[in-house]
Amino acid sequence: MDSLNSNKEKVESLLAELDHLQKENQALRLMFEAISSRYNMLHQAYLRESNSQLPRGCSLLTRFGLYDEYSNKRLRPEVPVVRKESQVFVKTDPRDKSLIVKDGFQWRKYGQKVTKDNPSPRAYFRCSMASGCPVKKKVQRCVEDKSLLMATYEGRHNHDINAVPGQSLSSTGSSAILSMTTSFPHPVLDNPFQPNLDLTLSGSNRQNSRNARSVMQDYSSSNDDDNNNKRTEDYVASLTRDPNFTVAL
DNA sequence: CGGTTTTGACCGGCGC
DNA sequence: GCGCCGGTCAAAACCG
Repeated sequence: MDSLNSNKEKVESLLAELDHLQKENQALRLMFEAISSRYNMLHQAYLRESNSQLPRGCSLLTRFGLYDEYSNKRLRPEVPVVRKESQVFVKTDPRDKSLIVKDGFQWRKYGQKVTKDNPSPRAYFRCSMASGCPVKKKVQRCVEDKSLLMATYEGRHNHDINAVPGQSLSSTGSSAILSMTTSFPHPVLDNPFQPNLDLTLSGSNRQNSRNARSVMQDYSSSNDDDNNNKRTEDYVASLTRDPNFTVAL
């Protein structure tokens, strides 16, 4: 009789564990689906934005400075085929209508336009931290997800970053970074936040700012172009492996 | 009062 | 040549 009760307890214990694992599996599956879905959405948005920045009539190969696909001729050297741009996605409150992305620099807004492919207005900013700084940025809400601000940076700062204390990469309403992409050909080195990128996170994730910053500095310490894409992937992977890092997908 | 934002006008590139 | 579109200019308004 004792052995019967013992076996019954074991079975109940195993059933409880099975139930727990099933719930965990379900939660993980839902999380994976959500992440996968959001990744696809962002990837498509990125591709659209990238293609929209290309001169019409140019294939993707022309981004690498090779040939014009229609004339089949080598492009003139003075044609700036490769643009030094980087893109940053910032999570924000969709009700917040401002197009402000705090990144440690001072910006002066010089224009705003409603573009054809996105009902949300696009704001144009110039860096005002130093006279003659050529860096510009465009900020627009992501068409698929209005809670995302998409900032496109162009050019290099001709001055050091003297970030205002407390200002980090964030929007006005929220401070969680959703995703960061950088453009061909120097995904890390051309990032305008370098060398003092501060990925300060909100709330309990604040401790990751040190981690993220040190990882980025480690990854940006080399000029090896061939490894930059891998470094970016490893960087993102290192963040997602960290149990304290919350990716707001 | 000086710096910033707003917003309509303007400009240049591109397709038809 | 014309129209469309994205990017920029610049005057007026706004703000600390």
